[in-house]
Amino acid sequence: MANDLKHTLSLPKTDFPMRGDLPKREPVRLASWENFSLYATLQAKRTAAGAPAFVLHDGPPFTNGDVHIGTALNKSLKDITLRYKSLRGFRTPYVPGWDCHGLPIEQKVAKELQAAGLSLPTAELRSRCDAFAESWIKKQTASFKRLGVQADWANEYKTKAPAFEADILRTFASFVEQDLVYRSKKPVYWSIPFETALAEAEIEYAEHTSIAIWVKFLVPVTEADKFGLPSDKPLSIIIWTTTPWTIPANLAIALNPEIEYTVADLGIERILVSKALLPAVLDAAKITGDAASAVISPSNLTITGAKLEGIQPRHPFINRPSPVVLADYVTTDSGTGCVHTAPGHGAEDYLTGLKYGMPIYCPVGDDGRYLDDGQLPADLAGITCLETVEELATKKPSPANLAVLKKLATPDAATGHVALLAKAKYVHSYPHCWRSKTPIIFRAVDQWFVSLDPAAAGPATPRQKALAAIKHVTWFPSWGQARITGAVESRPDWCISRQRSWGVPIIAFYDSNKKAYIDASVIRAVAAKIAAHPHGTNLWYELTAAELLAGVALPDGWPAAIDLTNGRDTLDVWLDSGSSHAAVLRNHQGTTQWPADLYLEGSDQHRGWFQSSLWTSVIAFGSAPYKAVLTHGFIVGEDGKKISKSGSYEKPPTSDNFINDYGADVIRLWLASQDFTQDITLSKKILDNAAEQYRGFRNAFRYQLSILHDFDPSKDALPHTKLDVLDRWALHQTAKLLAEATAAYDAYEFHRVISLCAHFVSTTLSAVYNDVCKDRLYTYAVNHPQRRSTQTAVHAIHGVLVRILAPVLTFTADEAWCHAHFKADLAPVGAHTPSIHLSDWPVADAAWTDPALDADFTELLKVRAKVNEALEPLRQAGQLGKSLDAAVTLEVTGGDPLDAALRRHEAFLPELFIVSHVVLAETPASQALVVTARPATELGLARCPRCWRSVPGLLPTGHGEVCPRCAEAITPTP
RNA sequence: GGGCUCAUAGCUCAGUUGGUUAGAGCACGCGCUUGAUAAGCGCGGGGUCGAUGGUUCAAGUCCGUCUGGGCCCA
Repeated sequence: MANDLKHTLSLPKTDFPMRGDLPKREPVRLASWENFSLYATLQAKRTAAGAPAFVLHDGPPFTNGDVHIGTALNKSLKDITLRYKSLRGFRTPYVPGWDCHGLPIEQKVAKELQAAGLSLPTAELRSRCDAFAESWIKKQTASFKRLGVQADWANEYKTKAPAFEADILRTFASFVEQDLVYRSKKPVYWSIPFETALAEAEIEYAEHTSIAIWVKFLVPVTEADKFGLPSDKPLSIIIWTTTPWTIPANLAIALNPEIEYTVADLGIERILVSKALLPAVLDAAKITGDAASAVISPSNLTITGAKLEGIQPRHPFINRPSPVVLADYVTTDSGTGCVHTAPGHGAEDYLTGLKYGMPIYCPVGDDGRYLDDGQLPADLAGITCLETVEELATKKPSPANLAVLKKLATPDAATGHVALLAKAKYVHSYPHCWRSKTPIIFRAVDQWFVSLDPAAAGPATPRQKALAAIKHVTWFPSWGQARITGAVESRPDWCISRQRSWGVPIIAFYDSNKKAYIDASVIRAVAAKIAAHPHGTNLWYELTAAELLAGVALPDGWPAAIDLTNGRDTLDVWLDSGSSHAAVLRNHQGTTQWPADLYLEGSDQHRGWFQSSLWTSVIAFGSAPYKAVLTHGFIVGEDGKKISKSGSYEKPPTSDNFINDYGADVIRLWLASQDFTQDITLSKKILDNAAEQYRGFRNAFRYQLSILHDFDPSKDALPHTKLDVLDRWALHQTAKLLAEATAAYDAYEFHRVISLCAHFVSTTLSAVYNDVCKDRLYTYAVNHPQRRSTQTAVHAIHGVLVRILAPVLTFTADEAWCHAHFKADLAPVGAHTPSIHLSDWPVADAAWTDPALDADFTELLKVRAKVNEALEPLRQAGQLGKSLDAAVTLEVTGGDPLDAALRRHEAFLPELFIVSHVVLAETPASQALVVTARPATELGLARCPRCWRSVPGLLPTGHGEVCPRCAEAITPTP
């Protein structure tokens, strides 16, 4: 009987599965999209409509490994942005890019070759790097596609493509043209056995036994007098170093301006060191006991470093001064507080050297031997700084160290003065070459620089232009502007040369005297040859200068091509990716255009790609290559700390691993629901939470689809004026959601979109609207106007909600779309709009917005909450199950807005509260609303077995006794 | 050490120009339902708003200091 009645109801029905089973089913949808060329179809549709373009220019990921979850974050945000813009009606060409050159790849390949015992010519090493990069491009492409990234994969850009390489060179040529490129020395890590520069990554730190020395730099009497220092005995400033071989290159002594220095009397001479370090220095010099306490007097002089700037002590064995300079990095942690400074042999020394206009002096050749440069003592020339593996094993110092020690320890022929105050063994961690295992040396070599503040610049220097351009860009979040401004203001001239093989060669030629020749028109001519040849820049390594320059007009003053050789330096890879706007956007690759509407990368790119792109664009084209820049934070672990590469996770944190566990839509939902301007926390709990939220959205779609199973909008929809009050309220809420979600999307606040939708689904729909509507949807006759009213609203609400979420839940929204439009999991062949991603952003009918109605509902829902509260004790006491079994009395006072709202909607109240009976009783006293509830049976009402409402009387029908409303519903209409 | 930045319930987020007992969703606990059922509904517990000083009649909100994190430099 009951079962019989159940068949007379219109219960929800759908094939849309409750569980997503995403890891399995998403790939099927992906294949379907590829089958009907979703990307191309979408672009064609927008182009045909004359849509304005929104160009997001892709920052190229590095092609040396699996897609990390952080990269997935970046690509997801790009995809969400583009899918939103596309739904909004923009044409959204998206050309994905790949950053192919660079040290990590070269190093990986070199290690493989070394393991295999191979040593290949540069051109062949480069071919292997090319193949290596290509293999990762294939793998990463598959991962990105699986993530749901929609892109013009056929038109992707690769920085290693010949045409792209040529554009990098043209960017470089524009620097040369504007006379910004100059040559200067800069210290690099240098491997003596391999005669090559090393990168940080090619350094291995190992324990090393060095010789620490304390060296006297004599202060001439005139200098001592000038600075108010005692001059009646010889006075020396004492430096400390663990690399004696760099003493010949000493050009200065650095003091901290704020540290206090003192002069100590050693009897026949005096020394000047940091006050704090004096005991340690005396200890090293083995001045102990009475002698040590005596030395402090008589001078006991204290002076800050700042006051000693400019004093000119003498180099211990070369006839030149070694002036005192100031530097903040000088500390009293070790040494003497007076730092031996050789600008050609240290990074900090180099910067100090630049600041004080010193030469970047490096009297050591490629082979690690002292040069005979006319400045060094002649007997040092030819001595090597190298410590061989054998010498390391026996802890024997290098020949250069021994030679310098000997010089320092030898008394001056005339005065008998000995420069060496003390020496000691010093064991510490020191960088070694990863291949030869020998200690590296820091050594200045010739580099190419781009001047950012050329004196001869016309109206504005590159730096001024860059700073001006920054102001015309919109930065999300806004502090991005301060950050890049700071980075641009403070960066030194751009060193663009690298002593590497896997990169774009610097088109410079050298004569037999190593004189460099560089020229913009020559670079452009060579670039043209490179662009036209399938080997690209490999030509540089395959052909001689004469072959490369055949047919190229050489500038005046150049030697004949036959007398030139190709340079071996490559360009900084930041120039590669920094030229992408020129290579891709300016060439309209994939129908893009310059400048980009948006760059979207991690916040580290303020000093990386955003900046390199800005410099190249400002120099070559006069303005920024982007109209707006959006940055996101980084993924951190559960403890809020940086996620380590090896990590404590069971699996490596790759995009694929997470997608295989959760599905792309869950991962996308997780990423979208976080405020990405900050760090994004990754933990199993958070992902599980996202999966739970996903189920919420999925179920909302499913329920909507299930109650629309017998609804054909073209036939069954009602005009807005005929809609039920509850449905109109739901549409008002939907209009509000749409407006707020749109604003959030426009501000790139995706987490707000998700939060709004989650609240809408759980609170507006599930807890109120859907619950209330069940009665009419299930029990009314199929064509009952009120049922059709609700279906009309649900249909509209679904259309809005599913499209708001489509940019994030790419797969699931499309799945819902197919079920809504084709009652199938996938679109049939030839369908008009086979994917939600080909549809348009929803529009709320102006009539949906009804503030007066909303105000009423705000009151009614407050009462509803009170009714639920009143029902709860009955339920806990076992007197009540479902709320429909209850009758409710509301005692209200006349006159207030709440009362008015209740009276206006009196007939609707039982339905809204999902109870069987509501009595509005007026109380004279002015007091808060009182709600009392009791079982409907106490009022003598009878429960209808079909709709479960309790009513005054039941009617007999062919299905037994039911309430009058149900009787009507199940009676066939004549 | 410097630049930029962050810190609100177990988790993700709201908290408008400082103004009543700091909110939501999820998770959790207790019930209900079995006509959305690996679903749905109701009720409930849970925060000294990182710490600490200050400005103010009033501070999660403004200012200083500290602690802990992130990115980039050194």
